[in-house]
Amino acid sequence: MPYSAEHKQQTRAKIVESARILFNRHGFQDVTIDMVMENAGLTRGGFYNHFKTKEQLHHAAVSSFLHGRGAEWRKDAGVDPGSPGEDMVRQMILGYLSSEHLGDIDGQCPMIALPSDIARSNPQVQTSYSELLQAMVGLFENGIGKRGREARQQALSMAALCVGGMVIAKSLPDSELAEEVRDAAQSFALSQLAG
Amino acid sequence: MPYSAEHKQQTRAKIVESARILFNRHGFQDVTIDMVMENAGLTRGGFYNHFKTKEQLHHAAVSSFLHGRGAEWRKDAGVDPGSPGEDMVRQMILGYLSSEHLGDIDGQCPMIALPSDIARSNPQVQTSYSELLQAMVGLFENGIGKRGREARQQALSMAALCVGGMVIAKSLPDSELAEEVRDAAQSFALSQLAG
DNA sequence: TGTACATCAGTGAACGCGCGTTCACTGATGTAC
DNA sequence: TGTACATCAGTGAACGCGCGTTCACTGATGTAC
Repeated sequence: MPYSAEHKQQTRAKIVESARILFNRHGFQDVTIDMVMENAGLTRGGFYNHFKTKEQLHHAAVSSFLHGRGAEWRKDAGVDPGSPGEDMVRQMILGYLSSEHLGDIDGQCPMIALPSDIARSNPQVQTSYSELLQAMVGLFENGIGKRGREARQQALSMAALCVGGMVIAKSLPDSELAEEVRDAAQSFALSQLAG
Repeated sequence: MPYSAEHKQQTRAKIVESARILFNRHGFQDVTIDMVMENAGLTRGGFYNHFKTKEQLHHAAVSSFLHGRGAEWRKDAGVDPGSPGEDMVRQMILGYLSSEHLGDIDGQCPMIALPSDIARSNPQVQTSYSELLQAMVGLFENGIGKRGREARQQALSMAALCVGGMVIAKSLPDSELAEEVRDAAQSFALSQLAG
């Protein structure tokens, strides 16, 4: 048993993280296997020891965000799912719709960085997207000072506001307008909490 | 002067419309010049009599929506910019966040169909996106029963809600959840008007 | 403890296909006479 | 009114490059003795 199983897993993780970042930067299609492997400190051919296809890597990369970079992100933003309440929701909105998150291409949430790539991808990738969204909605739903159907609706709308504000801001060539959209969405979302 | 100038322009328009639809269906990168030309009833080579590059076609396609398919869409939805007021905003929200719009791949707003394609495209394409957004925000801003800074903020947030709700819904593999998101965003947006 | 061996992660050259773009041409059209 | 001509929109074959994937190989590592 040459090379420990752990060694292989670590290499795989390096490839996935390299891919996640590059996909965020350039989109799924513009990133080549070469780029991913070189960025991970490896060479082209080895890729297929870890993945069957490029699509499978897409899945792994999106999927890795929730418990990887995303968890880190939540920690930095001061989002603690253990203590439900409006403060957590406030932290989430402040962080997600922040200027920093907008500028942090490499660390950005895939829902913002890769919306149409994912919409046109296979069901596996979309399932990862789905999990990401549901995690976000779940946090909102628990933290909002309401229960039942109303809380659910507001939580889903907050998610739409967060993702929408950022997706729009990312596509605007005029950074002043982009900031205006982001800021408006943020203020509006926060204003819905105070009540 | 063989062929009237009008003839050439009509051909060009056919190419652009063919491209707009195909981009909506498959995304910018997965659509080939061959597909566009064949779909327009022409052959590959002629493309370069009308456009310098594929990117230029992308610009033309996105740009065409606002006064083309988009104008038609607004008419169908009963949105009349001539008569400002909350009714117009209501129509806009009802139409944009409708189940029909979500299912109408070919006629969909590019802000929903091509978010990351546009975010990674050139400034020309992004400018078209910007105009589209500003048209939408303008309608909201005028129609909302408020003025000044507050109206502006709400209008931008409504746009984020509309685009976000639809972008998310499009990427979900579970159409039940997709409809739930779309519906929640719609109800929420509408509930902000009644006041 | 040291050595031969088997395994398989990693290498890098090569393959094959697809697509954006170019180019020499063709033939439909409007104009000049 | 009819005919020769010039223009240029449209054709389709060909080019060239890039990238996903395959494949024969190499060499680092853990194990058996």
